[in-house]
Amino acid sequence: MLDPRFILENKELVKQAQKNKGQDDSKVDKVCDLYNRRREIQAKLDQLRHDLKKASEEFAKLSKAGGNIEQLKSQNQRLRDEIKALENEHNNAESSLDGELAWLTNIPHETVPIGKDEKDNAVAREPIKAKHFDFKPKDHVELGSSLGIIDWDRQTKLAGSNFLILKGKGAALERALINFMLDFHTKRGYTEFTLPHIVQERVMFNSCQLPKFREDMYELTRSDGFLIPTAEVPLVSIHMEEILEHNDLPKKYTAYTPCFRREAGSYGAQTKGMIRIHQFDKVELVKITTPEESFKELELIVKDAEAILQTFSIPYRVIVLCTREMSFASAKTYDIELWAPGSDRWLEVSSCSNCTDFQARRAKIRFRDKDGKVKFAHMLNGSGVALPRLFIAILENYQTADGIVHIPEPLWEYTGFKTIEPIQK
RNA sequence: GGAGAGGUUGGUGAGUGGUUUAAACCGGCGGUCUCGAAAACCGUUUCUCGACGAAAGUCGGGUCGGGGGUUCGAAUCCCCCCCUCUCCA
Repeated sequence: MLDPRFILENKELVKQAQKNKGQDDSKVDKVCDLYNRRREIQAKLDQLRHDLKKASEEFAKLSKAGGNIEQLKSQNQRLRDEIKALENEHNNAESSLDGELAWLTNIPHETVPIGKDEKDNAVAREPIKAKHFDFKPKDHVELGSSLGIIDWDRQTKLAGSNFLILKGKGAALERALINFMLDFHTKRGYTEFTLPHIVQERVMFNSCQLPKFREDMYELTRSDGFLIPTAEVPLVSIHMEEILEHNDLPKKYTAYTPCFRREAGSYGAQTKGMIRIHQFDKVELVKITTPEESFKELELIVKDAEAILQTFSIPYRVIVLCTREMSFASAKTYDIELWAPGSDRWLEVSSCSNCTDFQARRAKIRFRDKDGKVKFAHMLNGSGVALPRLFIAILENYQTADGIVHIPEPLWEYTGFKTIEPIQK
């Protein structure tokens, strides 16, 4: 959520930001009108309430002194009715204002390239280059079958299309990766959480999945709530409605959760495989920090996610997303893409965003600065990292010509095995 | 699911319709004293919206779990909802 006062004072800048992020900029004028209207009503309302307050005190004195209270009473009744009518108007103006504000996207940082699609993204760096294979590397679909670790045939029986069943060493590898990453991040100063996988509507709103992306969420029908599309959602709202102390910042949180996404409208894009599925595992990183530190912390959170790929020597690159590719709440986003040689494509495994005060304003997460002033905190999130694609990268990058996949050494103590061999036919 | 008790400011906790301000204590912050500290004493300390102001600030409104209602006037009375605790199934 943007600050309406800021919008009023920077109308053109906010409009340009909406356009750059591919949003409707006509809402900016609406917000300004509603905000002005609300303030106007409030000025009147404050005055009337003040009058009634004074008159009621007068009433108490007069009544005690045994004076004639009838005239004052009816005068106060009129005042009260007027106040109630005005309160109604005020509430209407305010909820319209909030309604419109919820559809305005965050303002991109000045270092973000302005652009329409992924062609306008910028490659920031490519620290680990793809290695050369002496044979034609298989993709993960083929490897999953030949190694007997992914059950492509039975998955639709349980939940329909685009779900995943891992088995044997595949399931164990998934579990090992989760544990490895959680240990990895907690050693680097993150605090681990386990979290509800169902959250209330307000929590979805805080991290900005709502109102815009309701269609992408699994919404419960027998109770209120949504399945989380990422651990970011509950992590962002942990400190909802709290005022933190500046010397407790930054807060660095990590959590593993499954992520549930309907992926509405993306059917057919990629049916076979585990690149886009409705439920996947992810280890997430969230930071709460100050406005002064947040862009520095963004660079650090990217480094934390990158460190995972470096540990496994997986080829990857870091991308700066252009304005329209960024998520709704983000002011600046880096994507990390790893190279999958068998699939012959880059795959996004992490998206690291500085959401500045955009989510904090919705969730009312604030902090007290050195001078005792209460300010909105800055929130960051990043995947550290998403599992199916890391799983793919390990299979495809660590395969040998004889069809064996070698487990990267740092994982050995987590998997308890060093290779996955093809099943006998 | 049922019965009861609760939810007040950073914490504890008083406050059953009206004295201009929601006590008091603890904690925090600032000060006096001190070489320094402790103790003591004095002051200060919810959050928020608006007006004016460059700012510090000044003035006004709201805020006692949330939302409605009654009343000239509500932390206090009534209704709905949420949450916590105890007991029962």
